[in-house]
Amino acid sequence: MSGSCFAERIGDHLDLTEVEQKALHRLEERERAVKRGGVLVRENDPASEIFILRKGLMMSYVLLDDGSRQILRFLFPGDMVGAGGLVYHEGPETIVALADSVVCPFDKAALSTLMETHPRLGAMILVYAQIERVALTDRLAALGRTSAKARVAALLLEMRNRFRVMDKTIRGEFVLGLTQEEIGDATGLTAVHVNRMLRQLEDDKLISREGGKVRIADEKALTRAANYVDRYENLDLSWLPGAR
Amino acid sequence: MSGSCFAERIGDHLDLTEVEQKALHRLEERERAVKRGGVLVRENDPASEIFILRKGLMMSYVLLDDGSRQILRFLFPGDMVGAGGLVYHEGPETIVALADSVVCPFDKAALSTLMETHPRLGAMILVYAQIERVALTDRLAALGRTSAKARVAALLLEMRNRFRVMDKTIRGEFVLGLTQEEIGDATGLTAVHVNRMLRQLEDDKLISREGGKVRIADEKALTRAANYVDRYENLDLSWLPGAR
DNA sequence: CGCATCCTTGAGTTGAATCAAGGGGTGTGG
DNA sequence: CCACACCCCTTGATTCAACTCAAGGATGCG
Repeated sequence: MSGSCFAERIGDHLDLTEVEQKALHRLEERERAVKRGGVLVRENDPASEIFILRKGLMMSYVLLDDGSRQILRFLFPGDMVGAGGLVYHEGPETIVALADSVVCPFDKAALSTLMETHPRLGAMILVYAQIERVALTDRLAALGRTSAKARVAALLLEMRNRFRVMDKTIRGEFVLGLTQEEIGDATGLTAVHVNRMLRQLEDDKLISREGGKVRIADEKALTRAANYVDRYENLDLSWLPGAR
Repeated sequence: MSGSCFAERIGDHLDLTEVEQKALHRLEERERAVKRGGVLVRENDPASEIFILRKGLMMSYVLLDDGSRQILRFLFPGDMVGAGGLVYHEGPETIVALADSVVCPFDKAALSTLMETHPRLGAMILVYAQIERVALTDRLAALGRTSAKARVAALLLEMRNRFRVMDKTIRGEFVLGLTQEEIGDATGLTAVHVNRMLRQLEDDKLISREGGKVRIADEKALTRAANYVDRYENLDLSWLPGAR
């Protein structure tokens, strides 16, 4: 087992030196368990820590005045969690566990030190921030300009792809692990309408469902319906500084 | 006149050393003019350069299959432009000038060097990436969960605040400089409906309009209607590494 | 077994889109 | 210097995608 989840993630793209590995390991010295449903950071609470998600599944969301919820992002092992809090005194979003999870907390100063001593790792953190930014713009375009069906289709594809990073054996079929209400809050729809869209996708033979499992039956057609691009692919990292 | 627009922006938060100023100046050695309507980067074209916007106003957007457009962001002097292209071979979004503009292009390697030699500046670039990320999540929540009126109100407030960073004299009244179609493409609405929402805001005495100028008549009420937070305020930068 | 949570489907409503028509300003070429 | 074209704004009428409300059904848990 590797010392660092984040190192493993970065390692997909880069050959890390031993010193770098050790530096990343230091970010994950401490561990904290979060039970399913547990809150890691609450919106508008002081945010002095950042986390690496080591195990489990989490999500971040904001609540609006009228009580409605917008899910911003689902978080997978190796993701940096709560980075929004990096630049503010209070966390801009709530982070909760969707499954029993383990996170590694570290404080802002540790990140600062890392960037000072390992510019290449600092650059990689910037890279991930950009990937997430672009993924967010994709979702923005989806909410602003695409149909309910397309948004649900895109969510299914994204979740499948992100699960697959951890478990290479996943192909068409996977456990989504979200309620239809959660899908709705992520896609800007109501739970009822999500249900209808799933049914439509099923009737159109793009997916099939049974017992909590979703199977992507016609990936080409689904991708076309979804307008989906995997932003974790085809990176250009040729410009990164050398290792230190 | 300062040597660097970006340095000026950062200087609002930080006392830059002379070496740092010089390093930032180097990013803006070259200049390129872009006429109103001119395209700086086209989606899916090779993206080897990044830019600092020095003068003018630009926007970034994506086009969907059905020809509809989602405006992702408006860009103001001092903003880093095209950073999405940093991590991909092709630009993920199109960038065009809304007014005659001047940008300073530099390549990815220059950013890499900057991060290596000036970790604090690298950290500031990460800070701005995070600010934009959080601002994007605000807009995501707006598109997913708020009414047309709230979205238009939020856009007006955001544009006013960002113009004000450059021109401190701006208070309630300012030139928006966007067509209603552009407002619609930014907020996920049609131009027709944007028009109706502007009229409503006017009828409700939250704003007034004449001759291309918008006046925010009741800022409190507009902010309440918009659910808007200025993400460029109240930063926590206490954790930044020391200058080099 | 009983309660809670989630899923499903139907019926009716509504916020925003679409379709349509006209008005005002501006730039340009005859 | 006028006339035409173009672009943008405005408003009304109609349509439609997604929401709300409502009622059951399935599943799982204490």
